[in-house]
Amino acid sequence: VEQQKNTRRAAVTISDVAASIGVATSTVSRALTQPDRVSAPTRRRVLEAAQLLGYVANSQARSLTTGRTQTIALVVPDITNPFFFDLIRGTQSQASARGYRQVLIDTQESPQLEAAQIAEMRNSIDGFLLSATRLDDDALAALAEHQPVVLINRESPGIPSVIIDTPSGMSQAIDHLVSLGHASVVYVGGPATSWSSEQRWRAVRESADRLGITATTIGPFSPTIQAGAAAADATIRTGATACLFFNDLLAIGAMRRFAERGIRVPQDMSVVGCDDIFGADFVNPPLTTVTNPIEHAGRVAIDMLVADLRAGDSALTPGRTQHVLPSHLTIRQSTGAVGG
Amino acid sequence: VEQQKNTRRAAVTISDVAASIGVATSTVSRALTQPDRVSAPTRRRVLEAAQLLGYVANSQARSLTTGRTQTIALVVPDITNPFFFDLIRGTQSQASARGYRQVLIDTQESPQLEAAQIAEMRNSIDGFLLSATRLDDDALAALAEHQPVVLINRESPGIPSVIIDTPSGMSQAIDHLVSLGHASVVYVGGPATSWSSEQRWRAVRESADRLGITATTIGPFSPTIQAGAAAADATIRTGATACLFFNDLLAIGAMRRFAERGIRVPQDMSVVGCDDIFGADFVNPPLTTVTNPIEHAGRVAIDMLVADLRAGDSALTPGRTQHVLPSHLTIRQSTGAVGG
DNA sequence: CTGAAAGCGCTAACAT
DNA sequence: ATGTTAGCGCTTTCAG
Repeated sequence: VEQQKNTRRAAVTISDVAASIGVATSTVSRALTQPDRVSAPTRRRVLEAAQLLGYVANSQARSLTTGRTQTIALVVPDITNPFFFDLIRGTQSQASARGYRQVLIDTQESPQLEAAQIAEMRNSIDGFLLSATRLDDDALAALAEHQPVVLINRESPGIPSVIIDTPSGMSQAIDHLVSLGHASVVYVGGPATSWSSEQRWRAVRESADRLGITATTIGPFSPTIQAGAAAADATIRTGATACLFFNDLLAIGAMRRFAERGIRVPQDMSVVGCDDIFGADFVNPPLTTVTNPIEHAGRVAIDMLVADLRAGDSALTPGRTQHVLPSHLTIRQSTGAVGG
Repeated sequence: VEQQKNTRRAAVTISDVAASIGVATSTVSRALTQPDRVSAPTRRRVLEAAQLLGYVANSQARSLTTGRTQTIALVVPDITNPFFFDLIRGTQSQASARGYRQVLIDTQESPQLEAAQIAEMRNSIDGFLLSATRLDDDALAALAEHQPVVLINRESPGIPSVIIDTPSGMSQAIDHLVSLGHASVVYVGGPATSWSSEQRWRAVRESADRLGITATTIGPFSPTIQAGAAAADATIRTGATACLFFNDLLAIGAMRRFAERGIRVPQDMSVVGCDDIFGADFVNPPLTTVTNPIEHAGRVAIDMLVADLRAGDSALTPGRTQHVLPSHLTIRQSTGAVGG
């Protein structure tokens, strides 16, 4: 009767360990979390007993007293997008290296859902990583007031962020296209609410102006392969000889559509992607794209957030910092001289 | 002095809500979690007050009393592998639909790390989803004794699992190759400890035997694009006219190597992948592959686990079930008639 | 139907 | 250096 059918057996607690060696629970707690606050022999005995009994700390109980959960939330607009997998990879490994768990929140591109989910999780999460957030500055400011937040690829006053300098990669792309003789390019924009898409278009426009070529923009488009077909058709209509896409997914989808319509890449149309996601190098033709250090951005963001969390502990002002990561153009075979 | 510098303001608790309308905390608790155990008017007042004060339940505190965390762990051997992206996508969305959070555990292909991480998290997790686990049957049995577990693509006595019937897809692939005139094929194996790789090779061998063609196997290889080059070279040495790979990553890496060595796909060599991951359709040439419903497997696995968890609540015996999901061959351009 | 009170496992003052 | 004690926020008997 003491062992229930279907239930995990009762976990061993700190008081089991304490009882087994005749010390107070607080001593066990200290031996485990602040080793230099107990004597060496005691520490050894506690550790041995804990090991022997198979003690594992109950993190809920710990959180309840400390107020910290050792959990970070990564908030992404669309878990379907391979871009975010590189990010998840980076944050996951760095979080785990820093002793934090990571939970994933998929907001499905909805600002409302994003706000609601964040609110709902706010007291089980030490801090939030917001990637390509669809929240506006006011909402972000309100959130950051109560929660440690780090933004990824989004700038907002007073909130720490890690930004990939994609505009610089975009400039390189324009230089590249101009050197190939292109005089009219089109930027195919991403989601209307995307801060990044704005930035990229601005970089394209400014570089084009500087070099004296024509740049226009079309969109918004959903940042997916599926949307690439419509984007391709719209691109063709502009008469441009080269196109730069908000991201690789759009570019890949567009290239497929170009092929269907008999438009040769790069002979008839040069195509530049953005991000350099998995697959960009083996699509046909291999995609010239702006390589973004996404995984690295994830690692840096975790480190910034962790630094903030620690600063919070010691009541220091968290650095309102911004990290900018370089981006560069990777030239493959989807771009070529104008007129082939 | 009442507002600390850098700290999120104290969250509103159940007793704030209770005090605000002059009821006991237990009443608030009931109104929130067992609505039919309070009178309608009380329920309404509680809900209104909670709404007004912005009350959000503290899930740690709740877990401490209930013993449930509403969190599921998805354990994968290598978060880098796009196969697991699809899985993560499926489990994430289904878990969230079922009211569970999901945390990701990356075991980096190490059985030791896998066991250690699972042990460490066991009392903050309601149940585990183990995908392509590297644990042996004994370890799995020991784990499943204390924790609800569902296996993905792995069979082990007495443990519920969701299996993709890849062998059937493999048979289809052999049929396909034989119909194209191939008489000698090679199966390029995955990791040595992979249960799936065993199954796939067996299916290849049996189908080949049945149809009277020669099948050999080489490996093990790491299931990555990088390992594909060595796999390609080893494949060439076998003299086979067609090769089937443990997964798409190996196949994609191998195709690249074939191209480098001037071996034309499919004229000189037919290539079959497995999984149909992101990119399989736009690699050059588009990859003939065994399409596995990975995302769907993730959803099913979550549902099985959740069913188990609920059964645990009511002390029912959890069904020791196994779900088998169909797999099929998707023919693209990487396979062709022997001799081109 | 509602309130009072105990306690989940742990940490953090406060004593000693 | 260690023990005692008081909670963290919530659910859950147990009374009424």
